[in-house]
Amino acid sequence: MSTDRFSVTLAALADPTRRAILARLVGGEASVTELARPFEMSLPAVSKHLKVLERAKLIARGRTAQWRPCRIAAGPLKDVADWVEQYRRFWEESFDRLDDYLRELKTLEVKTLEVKTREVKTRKVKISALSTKENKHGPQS
Amino acid sequence: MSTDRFSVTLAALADPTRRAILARLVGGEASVTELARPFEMSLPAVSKHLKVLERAKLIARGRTAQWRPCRIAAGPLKDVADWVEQYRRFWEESFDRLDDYLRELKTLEVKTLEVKTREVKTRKVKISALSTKENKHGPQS
DNA sequence: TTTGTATTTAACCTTTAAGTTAAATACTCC
DNA sequence: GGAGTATTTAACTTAAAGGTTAAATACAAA
Repeated sequence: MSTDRFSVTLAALADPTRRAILARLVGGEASVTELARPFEMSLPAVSKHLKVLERAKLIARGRTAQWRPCRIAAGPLKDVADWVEQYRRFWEESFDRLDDYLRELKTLEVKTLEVKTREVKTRKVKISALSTKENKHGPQS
Repeated sequence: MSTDRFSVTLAALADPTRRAILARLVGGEASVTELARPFEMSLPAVSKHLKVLERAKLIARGRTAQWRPCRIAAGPLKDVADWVEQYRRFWEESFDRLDDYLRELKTLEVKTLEVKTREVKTRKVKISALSTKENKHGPQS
């Protein structure tokens, strides 16, 4: 596995057990035993998964008596969001020659629209920031 | 490595060579030899990386004489964007104890607000869909 | 200080990732 | 069909991921 920060982040996420653990932590702190319960694997195996997440700084850990509670620490997920965002146009548009041309045109339109929508977009941001618990479907997969 | 679709996607991305190849393909189709040029590794090594990307459906390949041109096929990147989006609030808020308390309060407020803001939220979605090209910086890393 | 509970570490196994070099394939063109 | 170019496959190596069980560690409480 590559050792650069971003590769470490993605490699940590490239495992369904670890993603399930992150999803569980959305509901709040949990102990190793609690986190392990849904899985069929041994406790040491889960402990290793937690170490991978911890090294990727996707979780942080506390200490209370013999418990080492985990909580989500999603900083690196922002890197993922920022990185993938750069490719948005590749999944939002089809990519043959005609579309290349249409894409150029659209770009101009959007730049014009941006000015008009600034006010609405600002309001959007505030609402997003408030509605932190509105998510019906919690993170999954 | 896990074999579920999403894990395969993330594992393919968890390598700087493969991300560099994707970034290169933003500039358009390229042959294996062209893609290999920037790297110090052998051609078969690059060929293997391409196979990983292909299996993850992050690239598609053509055939012209002895060339097997690659082009980006970013469909799975949308899955990444959608998945990570679920965690946005975790990097947009700080997460110490006080915030835990404030978040609880906000949750109540938001539930009330949701009714009133339904109209505005719908409009928000439309605007997001329009502003796909507002991205200044091209892909990197 | 012993006991009980939570968690990690050690030692090991099996599979796979990622690279190598050398040989095979797939084409084009003469 | 032989030569030249692009790419893949084969065979091999090394290192690491992800799991196991058994033992060690850390702490609370009796």
